[in-house]
Amino acid sequence: MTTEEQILVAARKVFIEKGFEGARMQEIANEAGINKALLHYYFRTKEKLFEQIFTEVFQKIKPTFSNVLHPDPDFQAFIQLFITGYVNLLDELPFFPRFVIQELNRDPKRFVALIGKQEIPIESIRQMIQKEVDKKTIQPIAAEQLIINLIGLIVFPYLAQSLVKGIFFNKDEAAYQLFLSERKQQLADFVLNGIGFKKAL
Amino acid sequence: MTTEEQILVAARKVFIEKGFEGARMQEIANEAGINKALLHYYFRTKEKLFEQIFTEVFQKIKPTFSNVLHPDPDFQAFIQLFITGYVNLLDELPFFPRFVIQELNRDPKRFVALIGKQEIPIESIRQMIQKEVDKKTIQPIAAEQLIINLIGLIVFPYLAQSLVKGIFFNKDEAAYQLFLSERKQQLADFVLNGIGFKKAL
DNA sequence: AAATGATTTAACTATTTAGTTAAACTACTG
DNA sequence: CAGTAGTTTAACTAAATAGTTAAATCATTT
Repeated sequence: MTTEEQILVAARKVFIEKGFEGARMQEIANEAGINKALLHYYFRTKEKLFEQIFTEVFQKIKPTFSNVLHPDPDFQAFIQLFITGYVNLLDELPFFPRFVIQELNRDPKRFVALIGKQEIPIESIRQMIQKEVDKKTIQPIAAEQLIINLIGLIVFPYLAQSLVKGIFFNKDEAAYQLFLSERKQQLADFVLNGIGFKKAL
Repeated sequence: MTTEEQILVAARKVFIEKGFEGARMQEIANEAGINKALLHYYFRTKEKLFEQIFTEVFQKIKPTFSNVLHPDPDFQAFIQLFITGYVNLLDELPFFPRFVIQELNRDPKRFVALIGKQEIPIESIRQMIQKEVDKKTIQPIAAEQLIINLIGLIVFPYLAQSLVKGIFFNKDEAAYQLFLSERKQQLADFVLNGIGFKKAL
């Protein structure tokens, strides 16, 4: 691993744990096993380093997102793929939701401006839902509500990770992981039932 | 409103917006319409002031929480009351979820230790669920999964408030509020359907 | 009017932290 | 061997910020 990569890994870890404000350049340097001078030699400022982490993380999640939000003529498949796609991403980047909420909070305008560009194909999702409603395979629901339901259900255990782990599972990591994998299997059914999905005859 | 109250209101606002690290004593003083010297005259340190806000907020939500988590022989009523109770609380303290996640993130151990004392009556909730499963009025689900589903669904739109508002509703506050109130009406049905709830015959 | 507590002003200290600099050192490369 | 990029060391600057202090002012009460 090159020094630059070491720095990026370390920075990602620290920025995610502490947020931009709470992160210390010294701590990032320590975490990367180098000194502060070298850290500034590679990334001139904290801002620049953060910027890089930020765009890197979003580059990484972008394909999953557009993939997962892509309407599917098979509604059941859409829900299932949305959930598995998103959950698999979080297996790899479990810190992602926390990172988003933290940065969203710190500077909402900047964040929304940045993310707002990744358009959500809300209109085609609405049409997909409408088709199902017409076929009477689901009950009517606003596309926004459905998306928020999905994301909330998927993302919340990661946001509240330490709380869930601490309160429900007495800090037992294995038990928490089991909880997550059970969730992965149950969520699609929960959501499909939630909107009264019945396969067309 | 006394000066002390003005300070507390201001501090709450700033701490919630910026987190402990991001909050500035000067900003709190400005927000309260006083100067920094007087701020320190009332609350000696930033820590002490924060501590006060923190415990105040949790005193406020405590009764709702124990109320809402209290199992009910009528399962449907339990779900409905959980949701309405929690949502009504959030009407008043919409910042609460953000505050929790932020502080949880900053110092997980301290936070879990503090909150962990408010025991969740997980065993009696499990029994309540089991009774329904035996009656075949719902499908089996782990108590933890149900609680996380509920809280995730309720809380997420508040956590991602600016994102939801910005992306879905083009920053239109009224549209966002409408979205929230629609949610309030739909959530219980969504959850009850989600676990296949059917009234006993 | 005198006293007292609340508040302001403004200057100050101490500490933390981002960022800089220069000199020395290491390891590889031509 | 000389040069070069990467790295360390250590001391430094500049800025931000929590917290202090003393003197002056204002408002209320006795």
